[in-house]
Amino acid sequence: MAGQERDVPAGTSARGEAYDERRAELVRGAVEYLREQGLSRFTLRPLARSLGTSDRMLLYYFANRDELLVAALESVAAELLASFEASLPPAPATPGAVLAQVLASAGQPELETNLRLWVEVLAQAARGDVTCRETAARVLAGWVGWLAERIDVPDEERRQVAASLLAVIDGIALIYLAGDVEDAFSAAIWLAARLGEGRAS
Amino acid sequence: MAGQERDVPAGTSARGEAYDERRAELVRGAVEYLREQGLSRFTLRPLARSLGTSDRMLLYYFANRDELLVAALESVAAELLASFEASLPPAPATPGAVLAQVLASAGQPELETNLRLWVEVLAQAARGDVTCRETAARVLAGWVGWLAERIDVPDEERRQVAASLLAVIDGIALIYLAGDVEDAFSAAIWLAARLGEGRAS
DNA sequence: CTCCTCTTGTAGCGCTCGCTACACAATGTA
DNA sequence: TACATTGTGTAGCGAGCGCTACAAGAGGAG
Repeated sequence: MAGQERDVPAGTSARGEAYDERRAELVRGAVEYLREQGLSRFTLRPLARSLGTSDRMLLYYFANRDELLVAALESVAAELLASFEASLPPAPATPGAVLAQVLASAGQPELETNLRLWVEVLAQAARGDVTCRETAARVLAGWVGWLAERIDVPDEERRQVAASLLAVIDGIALIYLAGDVEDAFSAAIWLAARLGEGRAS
Repeated sequence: MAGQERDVPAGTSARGEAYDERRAELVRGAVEYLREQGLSRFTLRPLARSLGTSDRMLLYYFANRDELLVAALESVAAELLASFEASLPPAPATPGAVLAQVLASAGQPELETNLRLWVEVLAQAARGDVTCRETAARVLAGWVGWLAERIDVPDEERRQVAASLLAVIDGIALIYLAGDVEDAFSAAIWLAARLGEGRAS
């Protein structure tokens, strides 16, 4: 069966450095493809073609389509978390100010692409897809956690207000992507103002 | 080519009453299937099997899969609009009160199923799918219009506040479906309270 | 030089997809 | 009775899907 296993540095597989690098490179390409084409078009042959390789090779580096998809989604999740955190204000602020700060980072070219994919992941998560549910849960929890740290409200309200902010942000994003862009902007402005006034309760 | 056309009552096709009835019945079945299985599993053969017929017959009553899907989505859109309107308060109220009223109608067994499908439609709309974009635009516009009529705010703010409310509702729904249910509820409570206080600007 | 492992191409399997061709029974209608 | 329309089953096409079997080149190790 398996040849004798060599000692390998932690964090790498037992198949050598070049292998791991190639694998990571394929994941990066898969992420890009996933963002451009969406979840429903994430199929091996077109993906491989766009990466300059073959489905055969994808299945050489990944046990099956799902393993590749999971790796790509993990990477997307990390990226979503990072870009979200980067858009948060450095110091605690009112909910409205935090919202304004997050929305101010809109307009980045990559943001819309990421958001589209994110909505698709949420939709599949809502349908019960295990991979998407896990990704969604992890990212949403991370966002709520970060928001909770940055808002200037009493401790006992932190999570509640953070969840509210996240709902508002997601809702605006949804309307921006699928509905009237003007509505999304005006809602963002009104909500930021409304949530910035004074203190709750 | 075609045999001579008979006079037909307005609103029916040129193929007889039984034909129209059967067609409508199939659409109803397709809607149910669509809600249960989702957009991505809306394929002819399994759908036909669940309806006790064959793909051949579906394509007899509908020119192609898309025509059936469009008919089903139209029906779903009408239903979403109707159930949403039913959940609105009869007389104008503060944004928070309207939100509370809408959210109070949660818990209906059909609502969650409808919402799941709705998110899927929004995701595909965000991806550029024409059918879904049209459905989404129509439903979102209808919702904003109704909300605008029911909120007790100055006229010049109506649309802005209505769009904001819709964003909040959609965001809460999203977190409810794909994330932490507790978060969704607590966000709903906080936002309803927050948007109910006093008047904006 | 001879193996042996890693990498890659070719071909194809079994399946599902939307859709179509064709035959045929049933049901009016002339 | 003869014919036309309407509804339905059977079979299959071409394409795409995930995935696999198999052979063979490349390159290092003995």
